[in-house]
Amino acid sequence: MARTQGSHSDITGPRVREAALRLFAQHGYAAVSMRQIAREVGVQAGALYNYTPDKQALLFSLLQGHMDELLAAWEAEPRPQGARDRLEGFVRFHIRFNLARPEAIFISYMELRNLDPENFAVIEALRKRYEGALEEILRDGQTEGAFSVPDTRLASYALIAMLTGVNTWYRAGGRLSIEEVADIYWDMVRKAVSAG
Amino acid sequence: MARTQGSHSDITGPRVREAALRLFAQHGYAAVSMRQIAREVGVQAGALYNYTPDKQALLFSLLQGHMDELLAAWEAEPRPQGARDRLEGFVRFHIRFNLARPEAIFISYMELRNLDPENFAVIEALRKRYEGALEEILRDGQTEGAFSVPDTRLASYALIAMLTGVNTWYRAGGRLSIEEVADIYWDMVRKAVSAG
DNA sequence: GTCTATAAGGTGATAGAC
DNA sequence: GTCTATCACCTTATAGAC
Repeated sequence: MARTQGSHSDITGPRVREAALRLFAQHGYAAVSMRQIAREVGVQAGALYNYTPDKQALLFSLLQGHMDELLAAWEAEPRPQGARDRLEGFVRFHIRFNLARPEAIFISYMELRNLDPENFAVIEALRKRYEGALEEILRDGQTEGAFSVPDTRLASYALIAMLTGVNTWYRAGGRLSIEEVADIYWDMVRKAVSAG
Repeated sequence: MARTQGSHSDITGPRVREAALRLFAQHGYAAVSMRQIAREVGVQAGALYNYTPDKQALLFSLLQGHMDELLAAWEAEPRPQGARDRLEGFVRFHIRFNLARPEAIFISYMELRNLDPENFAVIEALRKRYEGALEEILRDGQTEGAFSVPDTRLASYALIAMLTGVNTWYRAGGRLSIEEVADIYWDMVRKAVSAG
C-alpha cells in the first residue's frame, strides 16, 4: 500500500515499531530488511530513518521497551507476606504477561545475539534483575522453611525456562484457558520446590 | 587460510558441515553467508556447492542429522521396568546429550523458522517423536500410580523446556559437574510429578 | 574438486527535492 | 516527514577453465 506524501510523525513512529516487532518475530532480525519494514508501514525505506538512527537501534529499542514494561508490571504486582504466595504470584504473573506479548518475548530470547555488545549488556542486566526476583523468592522460602531448594540459582533457571516454555506451545482458543494453564504449572512448581 | 587447488572431497565435506554448524549457532542462519562458511573451511564459495545443493539444504541436513542421532541415542538407552526409573533415565540422558552438543541443540531451537515448510515438517515430526517418549513415560507412571500428573501433555512440555534450559546457562569448568546438575534437576522433576 | 569470474538482485544508509 | 535516486557493497548461485 504505497502512500502519498505528507507528514505523519505521530502515527508512523508507533507503526514502524509494530511492524518491526512483528517481522523480527516472524522471520528474525537478520532476515528482515528495512525495505520490508517500510513496505509493511506504507512508506519508503528512507523515511524509516526519521524514527531510528539505524536497524540495530530499532531492535535494541524494542527489547529495552519490553524489558522496562516487564519490570514495571512485576513491580506493580501485589507482594504477599509469605514466600509461597509470592512464588504463586510470580508463576501466574509470568505466564499471563508472556502470553499477552508473544512477539516481544520471542525476540527477547531469539535476537539477543544480534545485539551489539553494549546493547546486549544493557538488556542482559534487565533480564538478570527480573530473574533475580524469582531467585530471591526461592531464597526467602528456603530460609522460612517453606521450600526445599538446595540450589536457588539453578532452581530459578529451571523454573524460568519451564514457565517461558508455555509460549512455544500455547495457542489462544485451544483446549485450555490461560488460567487453567497457570493452575497446572503452579501445581508442578509448588511440588518441585517442596520438601517432597 | 586460502588454499591452492586440489581435490579433497573426503575431508572438505565434513569440514563444511562443522563450519556451518558453528557459524549458524554463533550468528544465526540468516546472518551467515556462504562466503563466510567457505572462508572458515579454506575454500572459495563456489566449491561449497559440491557438498550441498544450496544453503537451505545445508541447514536442513544439519538439523536432520542431529535429530537422527538424538533418536538413535535415546533408543539405545536401557529401558528399566518402572516409569519412575524410566523418567530418571530420560532426565539424565537429555541433560547429558544436550550438553555434549550445544551448537546442534541451539540451532535446533533457533533456526526452525528458517526451514522451508517441507523441511520444517520433517524436523517437527522427529522432534515430536522424541517428546512423545517423555509423554509416554508420564502416562505410564500415571497409570501405575507412581506419578500424579493430571495433564501429561502439558507436563511433558514443561519438563522438556526445563531440561533444555540447562544449555542456556551451563558452562564447562563451572561450579557444578554435569552429573551434579543432573542430580539437582532430577530431584525437581521427581517432586514435580509426585503426589505432593 | 576447486578455481575465477560473473549474473541478477538485494542490503543499509544518505542526499537533496518537495 | 516523506519522497526519489543513489552509493558502495554484499548476497546466492552458476559457468567454464584447470
